[in-house]
Amino acid sequence: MRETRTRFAPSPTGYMHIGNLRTALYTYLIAKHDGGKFILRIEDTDQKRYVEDAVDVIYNTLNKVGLKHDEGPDVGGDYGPYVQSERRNIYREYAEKLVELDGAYYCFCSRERLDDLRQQAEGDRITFQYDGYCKSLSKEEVQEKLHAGEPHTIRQRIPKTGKTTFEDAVYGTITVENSELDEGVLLKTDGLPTYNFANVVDDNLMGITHVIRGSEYLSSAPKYNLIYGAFGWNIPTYVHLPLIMKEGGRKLSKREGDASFEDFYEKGYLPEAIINYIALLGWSPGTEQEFFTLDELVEQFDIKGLSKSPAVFDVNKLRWMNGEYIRKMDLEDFHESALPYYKKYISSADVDLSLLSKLLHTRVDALEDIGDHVDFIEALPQYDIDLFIHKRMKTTHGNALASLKKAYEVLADLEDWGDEAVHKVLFDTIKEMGIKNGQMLWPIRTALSGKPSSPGGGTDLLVLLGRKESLKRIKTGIKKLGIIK
RNA sequence: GGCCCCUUGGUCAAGUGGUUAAGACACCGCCCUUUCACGGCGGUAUCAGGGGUUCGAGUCCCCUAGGGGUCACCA
Repeated sequence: MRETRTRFAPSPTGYMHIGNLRTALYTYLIAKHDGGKFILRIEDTDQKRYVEDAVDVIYNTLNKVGLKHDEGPDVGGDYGPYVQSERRNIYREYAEKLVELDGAYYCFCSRERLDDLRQQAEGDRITFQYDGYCKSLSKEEVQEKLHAGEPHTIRQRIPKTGKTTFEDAVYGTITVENSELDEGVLLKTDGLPTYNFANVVDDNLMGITHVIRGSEYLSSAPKYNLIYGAFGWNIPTYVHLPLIMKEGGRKLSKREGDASFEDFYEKGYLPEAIINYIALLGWSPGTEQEFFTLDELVEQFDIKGLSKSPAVFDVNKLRWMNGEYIRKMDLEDFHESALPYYKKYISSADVDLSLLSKLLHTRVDALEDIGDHVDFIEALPQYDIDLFIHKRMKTTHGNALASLKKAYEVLADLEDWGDEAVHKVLFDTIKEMGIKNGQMLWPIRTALSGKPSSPGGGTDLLVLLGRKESLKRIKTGIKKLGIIK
């Protein structure tokens, strides 16, 4: 039995969105589950769409998520080159061979003629298909034009009658009428192949056993089969993947600014969480397990678990899962990850960042959330005194003021500002005053944060902000409340 | 519009002729509580519709409807 070889073949046209990444993931998993090889091939046959740094984005992304390729432009391999623009001679050679095999023919039609044809078809409200004009050219005529250096393409020759059938591992048997198939361009005027041709030639030459790609290729797959057939090549196992849709119900696209891996990464989503989440978008292990490491996915992935219907990308669930990953981190690791965000939002305030991390650890789903949680630290926000009123805490303007005054009094004298000492003096005072915990702590929390919610209660914030800042803010609260008295 | 594919709750989904139709996110409620979050417990909510086949259908067949994909010298 042949070794399983799969390939991820992106075109370097910009960022990698979630759909591409998932295709890469499944492609990797299928190879690795079988102990096979995962190959990276760059499909840059369209110079017009080429984006300078896009190849690096691909390397970086795969690297970050841990999808290590066995062969590729940067790591080499026995089937190179792995960049299609470096293989142009190969395609020409095979395209000409296909002409000889009667699977293709030269076409000298101008763009103008094709545009006219297309317009006419549109006017007649029928699907455009090339009319086969150049098929009637004799061998001599073709030779003559070639010698004269006329610009030309090579088109696939497709029988007008009959049907073509192919097997897909996910979608089963699919059959189409040959008459539905357009005789598309295989080799462009610039000498480079179109995707339709390049993928077939390369997949064959590179010994690819499983062709994994989005289901948008489902309807053109029969054409590829015809090419394999004309060459007499082995047809690979096709694995077409259901598309990932955005909430409105359209497929994810970079154009419309949809979810790219980079975006999420920059917002503080963990690569492992992203991988875990997208692994489950269109695939189910059939068990109730929902948290997977990459290795576990490799172990458990099975084509049988792939779904046929499109899946909607739910940011909400990604957020939750990312939060779960964050909560599972060691506190020290979380602290390390959070540090850059602290730097961004807290520059002058002198606070214990380790303590802050402890408070934030269960409150953050994506690292970018940190910003909203710490915005009160550097400067007390403006707030309305009605914030002191909390029904369940049983607080009013009046008792909040009393609590704050008393708190100020006892705290001002406190030597030790440690967590335990602060806690003790406050709770002793609460006991002494005979009030509910919340009646003391809610006003403090509110005065210190100026926000309806904060990453910690009264004592937490006191310790976090330190004696000087805390007392200052309590005083501010007293002043605010004093006015209405 | 032609062709291809798809259709279990708002979302991800299990299910392969006989189940009280799992589980997760979200949502709601309760508990915990020093706000929020975390955590714990519970709840609302799904087989697109119509015909068959069958003792029996979410599961098989047909039709309808809806959705998606594709119709480039882009991939």
